[in-house]
Amino acid sequence: MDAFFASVELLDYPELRGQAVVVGGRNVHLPQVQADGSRRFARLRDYVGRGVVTTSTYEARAFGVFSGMGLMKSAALAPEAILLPANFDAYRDYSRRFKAAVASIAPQIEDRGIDEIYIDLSDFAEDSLSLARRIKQAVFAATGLSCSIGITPNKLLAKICSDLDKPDGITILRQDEVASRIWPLPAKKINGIGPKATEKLARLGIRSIGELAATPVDFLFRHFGQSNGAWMHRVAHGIDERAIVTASEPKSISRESTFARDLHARQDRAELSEIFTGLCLRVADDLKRKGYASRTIGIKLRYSDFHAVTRDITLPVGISTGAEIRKAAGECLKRVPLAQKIRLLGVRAGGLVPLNALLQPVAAVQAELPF
DNA sequence: TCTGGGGTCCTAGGACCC
DNA sequence: TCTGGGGTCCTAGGACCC
Repeated sequence: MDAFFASVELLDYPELRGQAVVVGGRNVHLPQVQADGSRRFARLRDYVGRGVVTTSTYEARAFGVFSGMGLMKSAALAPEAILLPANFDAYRDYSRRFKAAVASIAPQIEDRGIDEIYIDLSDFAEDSLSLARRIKQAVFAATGLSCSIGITPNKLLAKICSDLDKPDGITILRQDEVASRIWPLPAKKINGIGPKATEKLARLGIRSIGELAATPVDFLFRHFGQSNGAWMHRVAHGIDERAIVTASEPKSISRESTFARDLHARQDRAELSEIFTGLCLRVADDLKRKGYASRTIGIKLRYSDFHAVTRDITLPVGISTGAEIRKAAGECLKRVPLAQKIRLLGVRAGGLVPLNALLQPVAAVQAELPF
């Protein structure tokens, strides 16, 4: 989906179309309706706090304002940009709508988060361009939103191509076009090559995907390890055999919070304790709602210098109540240094055990056994 | 003007077992 | 006396993605 959160907001505020708009922040107030019926919006320059950009419109991106950037920094680049608070319930609703619209045409869908999917179109005889147009029309009819599509032989190339003609684009690529159309792109366009790998590649004199493809695989082994080096070599040649994964179970559920100001374990004990318990209760609530117990409870702290540590503990049996989680997380907390001030606290439940599996009748379990 | 929140996957060392 | 080769589980950290 194109600039998904911002585009959903523009459905409510059509007068902002064409403007630099940013979604994000905390305690950002909703637009105020004036006496004349017009709406007064918050501006980026008025923001104070630790929030980041969640999504920016293409007009805001032209100022250099992108997802993940601190709002204070963004304000220096685009002080007049409109700032809207995030409304995740609405985004989840539109997410369900666009996915249902696609599923009505092609049901083999892999969920890649709130605004992205892979679709297996292998069995469609229809030509790619008309298929892409049909999917885009279905998405627009269901949401009023535009998306960008890449149709290619595999997921790796589809991900790259979906980004080549944003917004509202269609890119179709055959395997024999990898050299001409993919090799000129920077290596970081590959899903899985992030900031660290990009930096390391650059130090080795490798910037484009083509340069990566031309690098002897032995050289990649030496610098990135056997597994990672082999993977880099394959993806640079446009090779990706991964199937579409249409169903999956969650591996972990977590909640975390960055404080408005850094807190100290002693001076701010009561406040921290309340936040900590609150996080445990939210995790418990999430577990209950989704129907899981957890065998591994973990915590995360981020100190004022931004350095983060984690601790976890594995229990003999799965737990799910707030009190149990609070107790296990409390044990983890004892093993962490608390001299420095803290800016973030998180609680995580891993080792998830589906509760419906526990409630499964014995006969049903036996039916799955080979004998 | 310092950097959100929710995830997944990988690595690596140590404990422990056969 | 100086020592194997598998394997799994647990823990911590880090890269990366949406």
